[in-house]
Amino acid sequence: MLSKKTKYGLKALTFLARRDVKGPVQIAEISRSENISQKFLESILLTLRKAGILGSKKGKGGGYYLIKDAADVPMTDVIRVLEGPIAMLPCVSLNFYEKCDDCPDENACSVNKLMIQVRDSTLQIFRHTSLADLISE
Amino acid sequence: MLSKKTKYGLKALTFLARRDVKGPVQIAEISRSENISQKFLESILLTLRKAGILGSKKGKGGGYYLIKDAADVPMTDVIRVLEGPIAMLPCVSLNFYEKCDDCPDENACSVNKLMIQVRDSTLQIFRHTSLADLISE
DNA sequence: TTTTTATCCTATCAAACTTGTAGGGTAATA
DNA sequence: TATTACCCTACAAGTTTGATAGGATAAAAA
Repeated sequence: MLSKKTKYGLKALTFLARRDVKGPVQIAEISRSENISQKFLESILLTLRKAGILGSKKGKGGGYYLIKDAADVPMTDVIRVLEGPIAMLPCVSLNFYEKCDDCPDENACSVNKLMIQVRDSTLQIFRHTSLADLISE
Repeated sequence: MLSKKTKYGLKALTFLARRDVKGPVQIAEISRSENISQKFLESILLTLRKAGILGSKKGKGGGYYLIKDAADVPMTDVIRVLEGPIAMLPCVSLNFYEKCDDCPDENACSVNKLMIQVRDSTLQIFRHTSLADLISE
């Protein structure tokens, strides 16, 4: 299940991407428009800024803004930053690999093979979907 | 992330499916072979039995056994019983649908559309993979 | 009939994670 | 210098997860 953190993050990003004017947008405005708890959203946007997806400006007239063109923000990046691994098992994750305690031989594990398939088909979608695709749909 | 419950359940099912002799197998044996806590596995197998995927026999010589041919046990069934929804969002789930609190209009939600794609591609795999496919791989 | 075996079932529990809140610190602008 | 709005840490309630305890029940064997 996708966490609310990720869902809210995606909604905030699409909100920013949809704006024609490219100035900074305050947390309060996004929070109001998208029905997201302001304080929770604050921490999410902070995470996205630290990941290099958003930029921010302090003080009056400040806020958050997209640092790149929406077409250059693939879903893989956003999901990995907010949700973590895309794979359904640590032993199948490309970016967050971890060995399973219970598996003596990963290559002999049938669950492993199944989850590699799922990972690949999900990756296929996330790699070919950018923030720009999200708003144009 | 796939829960250990689901992972253990799948490993137990493949263990049963791989056996040539079709008699009941005791929890203790599966637990030993697959490195799964016996008591935890007990509750998992019980769930699978109640879902009509496994049968059981009490007393000496008892245990669990597959109730159908492994080829007739699709991953969709197993995953839904053990893990719950296959979709990453409740508002996108076919079997466990729920409306999102924060979305006024589901059809206008870009996250919704993205997750429908992911759901469909994952479903595609689970629908076309049976327990028999799992052991033959 | 009694004992043994192995599933059945409920309750419980610690640890981890999620969602959200509180409160002050910091930098930019007016 | 005051105000604004992001920055950052800590924390807390609620839920989920993974696992354990302990006995009830049914079947087979002694």
